Amino acid sequence: VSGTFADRVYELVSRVPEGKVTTYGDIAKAMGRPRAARAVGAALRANPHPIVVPCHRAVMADGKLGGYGGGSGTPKKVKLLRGEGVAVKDGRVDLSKYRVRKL
DNA sequence: GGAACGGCTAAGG
DNA sequence: GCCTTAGCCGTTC
Repeated sequence: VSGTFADRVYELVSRVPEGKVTTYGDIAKAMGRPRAARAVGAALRANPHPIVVPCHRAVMADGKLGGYGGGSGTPKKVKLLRGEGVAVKDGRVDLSKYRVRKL
């Protein structure tokens, strides 16, 4: 309701249930832009609300956390996910177990 | 208005 | 399992 694509991303990501994660491609797909996974990343990268928008719940299509604040923040992402109940393994999570099936 | 960048994805080696 | 190449999209300078 905002207007920009990024805003929509924040909305969906903030809607992700706790203890679960989603992929960039899924978010993009959920908004009608399955090819805009990158755009989603670009949006989250500019994430003006790092707390309202649990960008740490956004992982790669393979379950890899991807990045987070540049790289040094990635470990923090793992910590956050673990704190929510998501078992992160080597910077990766079991999408088949934590990936949100539907937003 | 145009160019460059980025937290991607899929496929191949 | 990891790295490379090619394609797509939106934001930002």
